[in-house]
Amino acid sequence: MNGLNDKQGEAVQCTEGPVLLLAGAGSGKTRVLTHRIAYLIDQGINPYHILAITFTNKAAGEMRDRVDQIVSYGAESVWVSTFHALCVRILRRYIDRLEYENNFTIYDSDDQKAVIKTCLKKLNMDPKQYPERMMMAEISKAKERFVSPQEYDREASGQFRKMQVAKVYNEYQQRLKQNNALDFDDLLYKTVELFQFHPDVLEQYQERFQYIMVDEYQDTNHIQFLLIKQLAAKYRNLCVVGDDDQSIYKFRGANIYNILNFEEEYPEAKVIKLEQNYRSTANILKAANGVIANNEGRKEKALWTKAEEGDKVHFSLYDTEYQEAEGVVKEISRQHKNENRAYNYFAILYRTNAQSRIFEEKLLMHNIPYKIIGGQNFYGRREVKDMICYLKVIENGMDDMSVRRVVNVPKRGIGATSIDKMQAYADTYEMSLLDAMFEASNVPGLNRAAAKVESFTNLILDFRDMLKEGVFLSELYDAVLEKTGYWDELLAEKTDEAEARMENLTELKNKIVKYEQEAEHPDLAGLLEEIALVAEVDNVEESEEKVLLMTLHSAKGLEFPCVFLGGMEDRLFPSGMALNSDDPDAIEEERRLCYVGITRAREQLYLSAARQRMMHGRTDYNPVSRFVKEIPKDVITMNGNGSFAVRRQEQAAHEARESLNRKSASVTGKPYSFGNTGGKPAFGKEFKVERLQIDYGVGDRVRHVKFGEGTVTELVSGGKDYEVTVEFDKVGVKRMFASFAKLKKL
DNA sequence: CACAGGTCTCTTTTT
DNA sequence: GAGACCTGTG
Repeated sequence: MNGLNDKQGEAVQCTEGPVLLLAGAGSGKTRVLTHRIAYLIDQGINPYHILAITFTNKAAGEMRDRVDQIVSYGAESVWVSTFHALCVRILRRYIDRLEYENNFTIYDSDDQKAVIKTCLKKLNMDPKQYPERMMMAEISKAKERFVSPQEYDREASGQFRKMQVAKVYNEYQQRLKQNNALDFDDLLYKTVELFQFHPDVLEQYQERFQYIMVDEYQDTNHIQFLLIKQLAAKYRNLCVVGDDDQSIYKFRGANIYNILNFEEEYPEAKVIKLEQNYRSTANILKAANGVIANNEGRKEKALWTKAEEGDKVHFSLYDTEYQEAEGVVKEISRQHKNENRAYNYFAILYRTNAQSRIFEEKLLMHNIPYKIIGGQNFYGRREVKDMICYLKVIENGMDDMSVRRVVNVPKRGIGATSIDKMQAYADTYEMSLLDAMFEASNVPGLNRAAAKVESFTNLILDFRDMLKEGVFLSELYDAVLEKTGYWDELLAEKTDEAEARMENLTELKNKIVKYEQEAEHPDLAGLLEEIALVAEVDNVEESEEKVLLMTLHSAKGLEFPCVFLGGMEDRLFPSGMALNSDDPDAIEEERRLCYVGITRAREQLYLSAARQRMMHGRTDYNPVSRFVKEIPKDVITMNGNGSFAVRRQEQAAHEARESLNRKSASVTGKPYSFGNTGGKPAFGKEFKVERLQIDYGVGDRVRHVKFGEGTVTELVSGGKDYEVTVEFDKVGVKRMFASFAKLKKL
């Protein structure tokens, strides 16, 4: 049916009862899942009863689009989402049953760390002895096992260190609750808890989700397993899709036994294997199979393809990481010029985010457009975080953590001493820090600071009023930037760094506007949610002609015609941690990661390594990765001294010159400036400013990607952009910015 | 109270 | 190489 192979067809039609779909890399599992959804609807199942859980928002979006394409009616009521987004949606509705407020805030790992820090302080524990990182990891692991602070304490009995962790875990959880905040793990934990203690709520969702599909099942952890188990318990129509060879999130608690033992949990399960690869050339697949064959304890499967051999896999060993990056960028440039490859034909993958910098530097020098995914998270940047915390405070006044962060940013003369006094007051009267600030004049010992505090609280009140009056979120954001003086302060600085920060703030505004355009019911909570849950990889537009750079982990689920895999050295990949570990599975997980990397490539695969590399401020000399040696000799070409292509001398001369340039460039510090390339580092900024041109006017018929067709009713020029009002046939009147709406004239 | 400059440590992957 | 923390100065 529909061009599916036998196995795929079987998987599609096997709709009742539990199904385990073992789908090798590139075997068309997304295709199967979407067709399965279509088939279910075709069989008369109400789309409202279908739930599909994916690993990333991007995967969710893609599935949504594909389902929309093949299903004529009702596709939109299929619930396609990530685990976390699903939980947020459930909790927004019912978390009051667990005595949280429904407008809870989601804490990211920075916030978590700050909370842990205060906990340690309160408990008089030495952060040197109990590092925050370790505490976070322990607490996270406990939550992944669905172990409460009390249970953890019981488990710990007698073990001093664990008992200390238990204390912190307990304190941490109380603080989160006080702040009306949930961390990432809580989203799952609290949902499972909700279902456990409120069977009526669970039943409602069991009735709703009569058909459940879970993608990337090999990367689910125990609590996700529990959640699925709860939801599927009544109808048992559960289809999980995964590949044990692609399990790469053990560090995050992923439990490979979820997939290996699926048949024990669901004895009536039907198991279907998809082993035909439709993605890669035969040589690439051979390389991948050769590597993964070195792992023990995997479900036996043999990925095969009808595709032709294709090019051999290239491997090049360079002297330094700079030469490596230069070699990679040169090859991209050569193919772009000589073979007419668009830049989005290529992806550069690596084990650690730190490796991206040198590639970025070289791409800038060659004026090649690129986009880096992840790394120093955009939302983790100081200025961006500051603005988001303002928004969080506006939304949830119980969020002390965010209040503390912004109360003196920009400087208002409210220092640590004043905050401590107000905190003490808040503790005494059992109120939030912000509420204490509203009563600043009553707080003993504040004196002159009280007036300053009042000016801060007045700002927050003003912002809340604006929100009540129904302003656009982007307008609120502008107001925050302006009224807090944040923007003016940066403006006055007139440094490159301040300018870079302002650009990031503008970028944040763009994201807010975009959210407002695309969300069905945009509101502040929804915006903050999206910021917390949507990873950068989710926003990758295939159509953008840019070289993509990302970690191997981020690349999971994606594919590219040509993949460069850098840093193929022992201690980097596999990581030093894995090599030192006494757990033999650590290396196997790295190997699976390598397998994932190789299988991202459709046509060409370039591996590279450097003899010498600066790591953590030190020059390391590491041997070529063992994984390279595991690739069958007949599918790989080895090149001992740099340069994938031919012109070696020419390149060496060039590199000598550039190494000089680099020295002068690197001392200038963060905001690189390489002449007039027009490129900017980080976050994949646009390389050209697009002139906004619109070819429609009032009265014209237009089409929007999401809202469908409609008529333009108003067009207001606002600076560089236009504000367009469109009356859509299906979704009614929407106001939007022309630059984001991308309306097509009909 | 704010800021600059020094010293220290820990290096992986992320929803 | 980056971030956290401390200390001295204005």
